[in-house]
Amino acid sequence: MKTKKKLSPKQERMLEFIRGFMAENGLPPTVRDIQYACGISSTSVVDYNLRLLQRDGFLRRRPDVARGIELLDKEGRSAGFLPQIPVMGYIAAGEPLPGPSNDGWTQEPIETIELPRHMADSKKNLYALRVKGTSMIDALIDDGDLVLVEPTHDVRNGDMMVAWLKLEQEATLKRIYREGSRVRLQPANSQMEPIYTDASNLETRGRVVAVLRTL
Amino acid sequence: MKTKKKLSPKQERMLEFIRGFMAENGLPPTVRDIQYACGISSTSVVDYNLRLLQRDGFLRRRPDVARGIELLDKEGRSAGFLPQIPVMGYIAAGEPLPGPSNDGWTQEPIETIELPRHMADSKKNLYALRVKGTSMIDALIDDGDLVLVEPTHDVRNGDMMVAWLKLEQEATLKRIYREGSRVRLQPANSQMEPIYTDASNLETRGRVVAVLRTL
DNA sequence: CTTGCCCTAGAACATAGGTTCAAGGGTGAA
DNA sequence: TTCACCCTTGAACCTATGTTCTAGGGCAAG
Repeated sequence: MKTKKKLSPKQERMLEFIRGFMAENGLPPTVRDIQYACGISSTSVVDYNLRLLQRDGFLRRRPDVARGIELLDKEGRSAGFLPQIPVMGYIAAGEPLPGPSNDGWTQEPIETIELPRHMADSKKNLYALRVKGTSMIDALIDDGDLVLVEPTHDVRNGDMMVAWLKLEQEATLKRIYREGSRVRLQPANSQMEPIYTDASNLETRGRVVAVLRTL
Repeated sequence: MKTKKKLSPKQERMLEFIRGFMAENGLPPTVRDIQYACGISSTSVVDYNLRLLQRDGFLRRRPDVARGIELLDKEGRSAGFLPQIPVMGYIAAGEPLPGPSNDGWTQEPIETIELPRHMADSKKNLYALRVKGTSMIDALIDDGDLVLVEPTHDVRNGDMMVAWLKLEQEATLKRIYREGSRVRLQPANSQMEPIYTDASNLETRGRVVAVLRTL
């Protein structure tokens, strides 16, 4: 996961400038932007080096499109704009979850966040919930945290999930372990006791894939 | 924090397309991209509506620059590319912290991540550390979590900080409370006991501003 | 009806910006 | 020296793309 190839100082500088330009201006630079910023004498030199950078996998260029530079990360994925993730509501044990009904969402997002690319997989239809109260603290999740949920019923043993307990009519975040006909809902903190319930009492609302906390 | 103004269906559609285009392609669309995608008959109609959208604060346009559309969020800030945050190393109690020496960093980042805008403040010179081991679990921080650190010595009571204990030669993440000449380092979990140490034994390495966990 | 306003049409215009070309300098291998 | 290869120059070229113009339709108020 180190540098793929040694770059010339000029190429280093160009990459650095492109990154900065995009972060600052919200769009890729033109060939001439790069030229002036890096003190290069001719657009053809910029073109030449962009060609090399593309050959070595640092970026991709769309032919004939203005500002058609796309930076690639070490894995070769695009490092551009990020998907917008809707925060669909709150989750808190003991309260009804203003969340996914059986057939889908009934509410509008209360806010929208961007997501780090290493967390997001734009294929999956992720959404987020904001945790209300400290009742999930045994799962290392605090009041105000944002949990990222992948809406799926395919939850494996040990996954952190959004569990809906039908009888209790409450939602909670726990790790799940199936044990025959019953289910063990295990807090992340080993000092806390697990909850046992019948499998039929459990409805899987999704799998937690990430937690974001702003202090 | 609701919609600023009612938009025509066409304008809704345009905004939606622009968002999607940027997320998918990593750069803003051209006027004609919008035209074709939204089934609009003329570029001048697109221009007309872009003008209105700009007037109402949904976006900004750079005159005469190709793809010079910049989307704005509800607070009027740019919603473009995100700053790259370096992950400078690991933090784990009991091991030396491969982190900030007194005069700066000695190491290269081990990786780089993007950050959700609501967490990032590009003015601050944030960096990240990856937590090794479960020894911070009492602070709601798990093995593998990423902590975002603002390098500052200005830490207020109650802040979560990167604390360097000189005598013990170890780094830890705790909430800090100054109590006269000594300092109380309080785990986030109230069931755990705090650590007390002399103020002179403590070196402030920075303030934790966020925690990211991928499951 | 007439006026005014908002919006749509289609085309033309102007230039920002990607691409290409012919030529030349530097340097190391043969 | 000569060849080969890498990089630089400066200019020209072409088209992708923002902008502008003229005209007109729909519709509500007066």
